[in-house]
Amino acid sequence: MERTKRPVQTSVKDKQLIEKRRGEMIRGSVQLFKQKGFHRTTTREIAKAAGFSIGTLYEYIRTKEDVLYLVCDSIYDQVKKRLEQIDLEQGTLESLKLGISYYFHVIDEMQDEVLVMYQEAKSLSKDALPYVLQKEVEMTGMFETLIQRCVDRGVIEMSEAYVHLLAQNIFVQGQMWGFRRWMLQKSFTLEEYIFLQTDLLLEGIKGYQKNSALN
Amino acid sequence: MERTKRPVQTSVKDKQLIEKRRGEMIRGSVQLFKQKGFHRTTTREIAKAAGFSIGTLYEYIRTKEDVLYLVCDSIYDQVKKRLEQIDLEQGTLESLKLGISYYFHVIDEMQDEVLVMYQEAKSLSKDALPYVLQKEVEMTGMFETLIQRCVDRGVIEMSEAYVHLLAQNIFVQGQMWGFRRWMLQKSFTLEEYIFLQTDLLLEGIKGYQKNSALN
Amino acid sequence: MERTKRPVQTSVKDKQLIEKRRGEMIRGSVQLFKQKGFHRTTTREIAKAAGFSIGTLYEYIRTKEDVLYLVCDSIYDQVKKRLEQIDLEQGTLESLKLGISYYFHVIDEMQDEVLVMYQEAKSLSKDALPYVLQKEVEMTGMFETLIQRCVDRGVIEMSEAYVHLLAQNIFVQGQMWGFRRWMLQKSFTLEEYIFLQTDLLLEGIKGYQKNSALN
Amino acid sequence: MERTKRPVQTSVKDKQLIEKRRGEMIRGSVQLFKQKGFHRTTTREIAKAAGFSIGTLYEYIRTKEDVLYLVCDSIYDQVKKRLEQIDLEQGTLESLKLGISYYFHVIDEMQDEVLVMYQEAKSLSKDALPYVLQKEVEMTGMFETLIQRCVDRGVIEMSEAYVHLLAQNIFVQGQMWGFRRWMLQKSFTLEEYIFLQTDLLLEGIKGYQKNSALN
DNA sequence: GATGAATGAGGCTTCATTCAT
DNA sequence: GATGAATGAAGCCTCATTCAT
Repeated sequence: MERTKRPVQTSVKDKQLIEKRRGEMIRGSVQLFKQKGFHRTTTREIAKAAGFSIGTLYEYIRTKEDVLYLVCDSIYDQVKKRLEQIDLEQGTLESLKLGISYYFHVIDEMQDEVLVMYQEAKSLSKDALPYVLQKEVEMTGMFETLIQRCVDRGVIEMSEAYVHLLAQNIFVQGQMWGFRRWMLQKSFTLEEYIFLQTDLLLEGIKGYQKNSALN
Repeated sequence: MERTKRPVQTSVKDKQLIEKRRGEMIRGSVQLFKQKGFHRTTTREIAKAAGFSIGTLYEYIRTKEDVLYLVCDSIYDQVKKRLEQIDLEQGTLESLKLGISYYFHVIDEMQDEVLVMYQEAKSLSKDALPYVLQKEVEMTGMFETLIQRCVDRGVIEMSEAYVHLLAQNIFVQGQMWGFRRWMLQKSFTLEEYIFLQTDLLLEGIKGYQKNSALN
Repeated sequence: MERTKRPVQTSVKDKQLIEKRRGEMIRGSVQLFKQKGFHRTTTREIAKAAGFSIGTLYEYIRTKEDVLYLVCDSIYDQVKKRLEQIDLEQGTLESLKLGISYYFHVIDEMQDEVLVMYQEAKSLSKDALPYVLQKEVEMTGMFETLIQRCVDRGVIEMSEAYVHLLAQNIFVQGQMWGFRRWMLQKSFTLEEYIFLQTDLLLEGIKGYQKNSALN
Repeated sequence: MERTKRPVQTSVKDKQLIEKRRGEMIRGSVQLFKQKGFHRTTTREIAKAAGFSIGTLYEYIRTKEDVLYLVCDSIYDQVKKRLEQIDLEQGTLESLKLGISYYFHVIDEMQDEVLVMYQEAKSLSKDALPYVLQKEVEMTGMFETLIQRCVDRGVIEMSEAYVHLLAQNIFVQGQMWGFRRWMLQKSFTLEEYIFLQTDLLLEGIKGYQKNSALN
């Protein structure tokens, strides 16, 4: 599952060094991409922000696009790693609520990164895109599991299609907080947003459940 | 309200000609932006796709970014114009459902355009961005009105904050259909998607309403 | 026969202008290549020597290698055009001598160009090389005809293989005068060189002829 | 005579090691230069082909051009060493024929090396070029001796100028076999080529000799 | 002596924009 | 109004060379 890494060519051999340098590179790039977007950022700026020369930059990547891939991949990884803290298996409404709340907090904390990822990922080549989309599938899969366990334990009753769609809705509503901040964050605090969205989500679930109980 | 047009400088005087040429330009550009994105599309390609020379292109715009603005603006206008078909004022659940359904259909038909708009609008300069964001505000405003009328007529009971959030949710779920098509359109037909989302939305509303009725 | 031109992409449409600009380009490039070789010459230098900007240069070619191809092709053409002055059909020893002498004079006059051609042609891509080699085939073909006519008219008697080889020898001895000038031109004047080489060549022919007459 | 070596700076002291490493370097480089030419070959590739690191490469040379010099020098040496097998002093037509034949065989066996040498030597700096040209002088000198001895012994009669030119012709006809292989080796086997060229050469000589005998 | 990571000058090419016709 | 040739700043990337380990 975690095997999905697209290799990025290096001429440096020391694995640890690669990890370190790429970390520096990614950190710098996120800041730049946030400010000016991928296309308006030059490789020279990336190198400078990373703290090394243009030559060194190219020891660790092959093309500028590799940087974008590395950045997106890294952000996905960070988000995913944090989401792995969620206890997906408990199968209670409480754990579902907690999971959603935790996810929204993560998005809030990583707002800049998430924004970059969603605005720039589409610039990835046909070659690299599948790798990051795969990560999205995995993440929405987590929400599906989270909900499905509630179904499994009889806490809620819901068809697979609804579970799938709900997971997507949760996922997108998280992102929404990040990329529509200019609109949402004027109206709501994070906690308000979480409270309201969770409420709507769960009422939707409960309503659905009641209806189907009638049949 | 409709006054929100940012003027784009021209050296041509004939208003009708301007309209015609810009139409050709926008049509061609949408295709190109869809395929390669704004940054990877050259002004030469735009001119060619529009059917005139690079020199002529620059008679109708001042910078490449003007094209992007014109494209985004035009798409927003088309979407908005179509949404204006919706009867916002009726204030029945049925009209709310119809409105949502109609919106989702519009998005589905204009998928490519919507995609372009959302992927490229962020490349607009600080100068032009407000003009298109304003359009978004207006559109979500329409959904707010649509819901609010139901509240006004007593069909549903809901605080302003919820109305605001619901409007945003509807708006984003529409877009979702377009920009997450690679995931959603594998699992659902448009009608299924509309049915399920509407159901969840309205159950959320009803659940909410019931709860607050208890207070 | 003369159809063997590899097209070089242009974004300029005016055929005459292309011809003119490419002429300027080639003239400047020959000077540069002569001095520093193709690889050590920069595109900026080429543009400057041609008398226009780097941008303009790239309106008339697609890659730096195109310049090399154009240069080689042009030189071959010039040499060939001059060789076409030779009366190939007469079939007398005198005309053979005249032809050789004329060829050596052409080489002498175009020494720099010929040098460039022979030193740099090998840098042409697999794509372009055949086009210039074809020209060589055509040129040696001319010498073959020149000799063959003498055979046809009974002036000399010689098998095809010898005719072929002789043509090659003449061709290479011409080039020799250009690319071994550091050695030859210290020992001989052009006229001396022509006289001696022609003498050796014809004696070889006569000797050959006599021998075979004995059989 | 053999003193003509241009020193190439080293930071390594051990003479034997230098010899060994340079051997590895030259062997690898010939392959690379043959395939891609000197300019398109990188120092990294050279180091890799030689079997050591880029750092080590630079312990044995000072600049990339040193490699080219070393390669050319080495090839010339090999060719010359083999030519030294020829008995120059015998002064018979038979020995002349044998010498020519032997030389052509050497060229044939070392085709790749010879090609590299002739195509890349021109990239040597003004500094290094004389050293390799000197080698050429020495080699043509060998052919001069070979012929001159025949003159000395009265086997043939010929002025110095002719001897000089003949030597050059032989030398160039050898090279011709290598660098015009695309044309010659389609028409002739090596033995045919040797036979025909020798024949033409000797008939030229005999013809010349007869003529002058008449005077 | 050997290694290979780091450097940055400099090369090739693109492309938004202008302007003479 | 339309055209398209001209411009050159600026971008991406390579690679010979150095130097700390």
